[in-house]
Amino acid sequence: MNAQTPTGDDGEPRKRARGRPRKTANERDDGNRRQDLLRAAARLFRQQGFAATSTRDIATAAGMRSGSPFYHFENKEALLAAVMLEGMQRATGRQAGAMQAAAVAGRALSARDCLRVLVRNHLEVLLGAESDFIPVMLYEWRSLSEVQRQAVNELRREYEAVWVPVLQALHDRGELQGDTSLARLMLFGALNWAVQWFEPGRKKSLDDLTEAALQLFLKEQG
Amino acid sequence: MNAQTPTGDDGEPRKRARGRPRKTANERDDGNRRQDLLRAAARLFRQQGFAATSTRDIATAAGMRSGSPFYHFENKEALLAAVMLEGMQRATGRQAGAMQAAAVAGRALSARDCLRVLVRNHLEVLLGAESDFIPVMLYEWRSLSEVQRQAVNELRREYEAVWVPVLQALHDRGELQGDTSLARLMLFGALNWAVQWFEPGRKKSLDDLTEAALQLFLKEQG
DNA sequence: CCTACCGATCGGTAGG
DNA sequence: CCTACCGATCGGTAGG
Repeated sequence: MNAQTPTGDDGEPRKRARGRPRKTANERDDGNRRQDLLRAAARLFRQQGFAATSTRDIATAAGMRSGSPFYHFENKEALLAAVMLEGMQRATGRQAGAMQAAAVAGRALSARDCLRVLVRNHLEVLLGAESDFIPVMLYEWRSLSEVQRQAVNELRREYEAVWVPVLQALHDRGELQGDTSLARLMLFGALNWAVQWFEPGRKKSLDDLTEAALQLFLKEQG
Repeated sequence: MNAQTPTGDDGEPRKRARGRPRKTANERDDGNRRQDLLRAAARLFRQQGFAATSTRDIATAAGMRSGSPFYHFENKEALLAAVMLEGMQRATGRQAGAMQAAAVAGRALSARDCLRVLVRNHLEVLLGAESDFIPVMLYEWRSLSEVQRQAVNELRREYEAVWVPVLQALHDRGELQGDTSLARLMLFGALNWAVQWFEPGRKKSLDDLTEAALQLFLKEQG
């Protein structure tokens, strides 16, 4: 009954009778399935947490069988690390792009405008569409091994390093008071905490949050 | 070999030969063991997360066998809820005490001083000694059922309600700008995030953090 | 990437 | 509160 002739999409007989039909050359070998796994894992890790999510859940969400994720990732922990690294790479890329675009549009961006761009981009990465990766990184890092944690922290330092001169400039102009290092930590806290309460499309927009943060943290607004 | 005479601490023969010796009347029936379980659970839930902590871990940490926690709590989730409710009750009690003490010491506390008291108390509850309960509540609430979540949120609203008039007063005086509701969320974010980076006894004290927060969020400091 | 499977662990319970 | 236990689930693997 279920003994269909084992042929590929092109009608040629295949060597292996088991498994689902192979994709065409366009769709395979380019890591599509790996990306599907990453996306599914990010979503579930965010919703339920790392420990509460089974690799079977992830496999099902990606349309695979229970053992298949281990073809792409050595173990569950490596999948978590990959989610975080992917998230940080995207975030850093987006951040660099946003800064560059703003610098081109308006000549000689003020420190205040720089911070606005950074905050707005951070909120987008954190709360925008397709953004499960960074919340997972923020809230599940204790599930990583020490080695993987260091790799993630490397990218995180890189991401945060962009903020340092901006905050320093604001401090020099008297627009930001107190220890800039503590200010950075508290600013990130204020923003990252939005993961816990922000509801997309309800009352407050990301632009609203951006302006509120600037108004709250900076003095002498122009 | 291990057939010791089954007698209680008073030397009287006991009816049951199994289990460890009963405590004297002073030590039992007052919920000591339950408190031990709560403390152990709070510690482990904070360190490893709820899902990654087994009830066996908790039992061992409290000096019990694997089945014993279920004598005190209906299930693992009820233990989590109890940790959170205990934490919120302590926090609210401490907060009320701190506000009262400050009001008695200095007549007519300024809004700024009120906020200082609230922030300082919040940091103590969050980062001080014996403070695993509130971090667990902040970071593990998604593991609760809807009913339990509502019970916790009730206490949380009560706790946060104390802050509302203080922030409103600061806003009225121009010391706090923008939407006070967003300001409250961002302030809590800035403080709660310290759970992720604060290291007790290293560089920054809780007083340092308190002053930094006030300086960062308030305008026109006196 | 699927099938079939394993050993370990987990939350929870009956009975005392 | 302990003993002894159960069914379910989980991460992971061998072989194709």
